[in-house]
Amino acid sequence: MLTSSEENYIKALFYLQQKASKGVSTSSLAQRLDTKPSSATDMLQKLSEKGLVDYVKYKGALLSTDGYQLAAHVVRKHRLWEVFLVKTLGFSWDQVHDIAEQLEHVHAPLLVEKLDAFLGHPRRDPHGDPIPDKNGQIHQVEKALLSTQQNDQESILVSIKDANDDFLKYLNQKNISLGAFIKVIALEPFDGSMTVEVNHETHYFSSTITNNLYVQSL
Amino acid sequence: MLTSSEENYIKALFYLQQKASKGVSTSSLAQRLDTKPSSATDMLQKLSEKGLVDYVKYKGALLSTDGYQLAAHVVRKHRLWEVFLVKTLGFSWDQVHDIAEQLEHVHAPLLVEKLDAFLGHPRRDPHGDPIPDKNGQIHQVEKALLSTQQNDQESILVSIKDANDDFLKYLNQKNISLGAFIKVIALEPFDGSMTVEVNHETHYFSSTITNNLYVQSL
DNA sequence: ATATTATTTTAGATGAAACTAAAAATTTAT
DNA sequence: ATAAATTTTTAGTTTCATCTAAAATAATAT
Ligand SMILES: [Mn+2]
Ligand SMILES: [Mn+2]
Ligand SMILES: [Mn+2]
Ligand SMILES: [Mn+2]
Repeated sequence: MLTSSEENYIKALFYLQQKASKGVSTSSLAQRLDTKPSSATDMLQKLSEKGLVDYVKYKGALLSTDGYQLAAHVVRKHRLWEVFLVKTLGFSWDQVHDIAEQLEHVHAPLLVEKLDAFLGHPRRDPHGDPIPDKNGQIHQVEKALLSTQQNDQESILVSIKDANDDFLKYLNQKNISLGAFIKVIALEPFDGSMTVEVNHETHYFSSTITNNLYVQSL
Repeated sequence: MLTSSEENYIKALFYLQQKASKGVSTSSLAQRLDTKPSSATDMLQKLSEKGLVDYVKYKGALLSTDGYQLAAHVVRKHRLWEVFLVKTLGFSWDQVHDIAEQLEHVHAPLLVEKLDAFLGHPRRDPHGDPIPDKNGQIHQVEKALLSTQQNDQESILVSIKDANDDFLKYLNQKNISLGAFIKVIALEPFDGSMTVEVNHETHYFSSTITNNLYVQSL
């Protein structure tokens, strides 16, 4: 069985290696986990010993098949617990990440399956991220950043790229949640900012915002 | 904030000091936590430093007011999670202890209160043990061991003294659960064994059994 | 191509939580 | 009241996860 720390590392690798097709660097791993590169090196060596990570000194690391499987399972737990916290206990989507960060480390296979069944086998978490199935399979959905949408394009908000609490609170304040109807009214090529209509209310979004919202075109 | 290990120790002290009115010995503490007396000594010194335990070398330990408060809160979490596992997720009462043993260490004050509300503020866990309230208060209920009951006495099963999984499975097998109607049919003074009627079925209980069942007389 | 800069790894240290073996204190038995 | 047995504490290790500082390697700039 993995320690919480090991699980946090493979989960971080899981996220980081999605974008970067090459090996994940020690520094990016350390940064994501809010620790030091030397600590990340130590852990990569250990995970490599255990066969969970393919790691070449100075070249970065990638999850092995086993490691990927385990990471997907931790992500599954994390996202199922987030659904539970929001749907069952009534937390708002900006309150659940840190709690799920702890709950994901509870080891009890039957618990995960019972929770999944109780929640009705949800396919996405409260931030629109897909929940890996029992076998670690992830069903990605077609989606695009709002920033890539053209004038007059209509779409539905399906997920948040970086669901940090501050951004989620910003959306709360503007009454914007997943499933919102979004229409691009005007595009400012100068700085990439946008005027949009969300559920028939007008908003002005900087490119930071539009680069953090995934939508599905209608 | 306490570590999981510290929480497990104060919880063990919480149980052990209920019966033993004098200081809890290092060896009993170690035995309960399946560890060595030397490890218990180390931890008692640390908890004493932190003001959670009143500890005198060679004389045993008792929780301080602060320590008792914290311990009661861990017990509260443990028992609330047990209720959740049984009532909400459909686990049986012999499957939940080890999982709750992990869940009790999740630190999120709001989570506990939301869980408590979702469950309808239960007062007892699946084994009949009282759930401490927000302030650590425990509402004990009048109860007696089945072994103390007289012939023809009628009672209701209210809790299990030592709710170990094997004993719970034994009760499952005999279809006995909390709330069962129990009537003493015959008492064998020789070895303390008993013939009883539980929900109108006859059973033969050794004194080990009757000393592990708490009932409320009718 | 070499020098400068940045990244990564190693070496050595710390604190938490456990252990074993030995010493000290307490309890029990003669 | 001593001696023997038991319990408890201390001393010294181990493993894990982190850190800082220094050395090694890789990337970048001149
Ligand atoms: Mn985590
Ligand atoms: Mn999420
Ligand atoms: Mn525990
Ligand atoms: Mn219980």
